[in-house]
Amino acid sequence: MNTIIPQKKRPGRPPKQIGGQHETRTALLRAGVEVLTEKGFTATGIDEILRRVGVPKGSFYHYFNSKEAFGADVIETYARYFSRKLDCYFLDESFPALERIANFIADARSGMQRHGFRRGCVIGNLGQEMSALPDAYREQLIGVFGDWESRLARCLEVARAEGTINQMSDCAALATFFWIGWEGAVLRAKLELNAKPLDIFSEAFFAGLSR
Amino acid sequence: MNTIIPQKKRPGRPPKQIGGQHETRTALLRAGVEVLTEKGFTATGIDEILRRVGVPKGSFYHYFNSKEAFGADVIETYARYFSRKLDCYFLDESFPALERIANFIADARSGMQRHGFRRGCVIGNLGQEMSALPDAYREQLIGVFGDWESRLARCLEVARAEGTINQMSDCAALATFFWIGWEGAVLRAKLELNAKPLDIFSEAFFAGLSR
DNA sequence: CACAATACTAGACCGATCGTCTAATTAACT
DNA sequence: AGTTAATTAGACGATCGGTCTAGTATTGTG
Repeated sequence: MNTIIPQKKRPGRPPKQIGGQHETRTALLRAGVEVLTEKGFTATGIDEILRRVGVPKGSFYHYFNSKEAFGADVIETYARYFSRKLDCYFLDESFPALERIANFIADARSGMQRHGFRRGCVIGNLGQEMSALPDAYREQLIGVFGDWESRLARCLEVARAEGTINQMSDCAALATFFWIGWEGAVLRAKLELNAKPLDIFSEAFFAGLSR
Repeated sequence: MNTIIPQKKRPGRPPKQIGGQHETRTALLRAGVEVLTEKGFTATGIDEILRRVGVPKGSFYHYFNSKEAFGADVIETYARYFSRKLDCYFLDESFPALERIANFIADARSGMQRHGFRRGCVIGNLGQEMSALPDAYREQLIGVFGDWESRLARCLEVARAEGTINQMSDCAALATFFWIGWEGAVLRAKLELNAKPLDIFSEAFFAGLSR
């Protein structure tokens, strides 16, 4: 698909660059996000990521102390990427709040479709694997969900203010519910290789809002 | 916890027993269900299961052709166990249909609690890992979800007949929605090590039914 | 009651993977 | 010019997962 820069790197200290430093490190993290999105942490070997980026092991352990440290960085990278995406949708004032959410869902849906439903969500994947993962990841993952939750909750509060959802709604609880169900839907879509689970869940979610 | 019979087995053909044949095989499958419920397929090594049961590797490959074949059997074992459990609740005529569902949820909830929220659902775990798993599992897992879905749908139809849910409800769709969200809730409960995700989801699900 | 067939255990073996470590290479700094 | 910093190169050992061959005890048969 995209990816893969099998370009051999010369050894030795690289010339000082003004802008893009740490290209290799960035490339490793990017590849890490892609692979962990697809296969999770345990099933992924360092070598696979290395091969993808065209980098030998020496470089990897120059930039990261261990696979565990690498994983933590991948989580952070993904979380940053994702919360930017959420803001991009949830704060877009050119749409009413509920449509912003629908737009996010549509984007995520088409993203999964574009990758043949092989890629899911790094956070969901690692959450599922948690019992076989470094325990330090737990708080990190919980934190990411918390972040997503509060961003969505704020958007739902806007919807409540706009009067498009029930005035009595507990936006925080609704947001929690959304991400719980969404992860389930992503998992199921990956399993069945189609978008129906996403559609069924989001339809039910929106139906619940107007109640 | 429970488990572990480190009792050394003597080699050679065992004396003919009348009742419990294939004890070892059964023990391996039982251990497999336990471990896969907790850690999934990829993160689990054969050795771990072997150690748990107190059986050497040779025995394993006597009973199963490969880890893949073993996994398929574990899925089947778990599916059988689970659909019996579902029937036990969903067909219990001493309760109205909606309460039967609530009873199932309560049981699953307390089961997770009893195991410190370390154990989730074999089918959900393997579904998440699917991209790193033998492709043959896909249809098997989809089939299991289909089975659960139809059992729940039937129960919801009883509820509709009883008038406790909206007459216009699409019971099949509701059942699909339930299992999507339920798996998400289990995953989240495992991550956060508490029952809140289960409660939030089930509350929202029941709220949606009366709409 | 010999002796083959059967049922199962024992653990050696190979390959893969993880993480480390030394050497090599090149640019920057002084 | 010489030293230090940054990075690549990839061999290496330890560990572990999965497979397979050999061995041992019991059953069944003529």
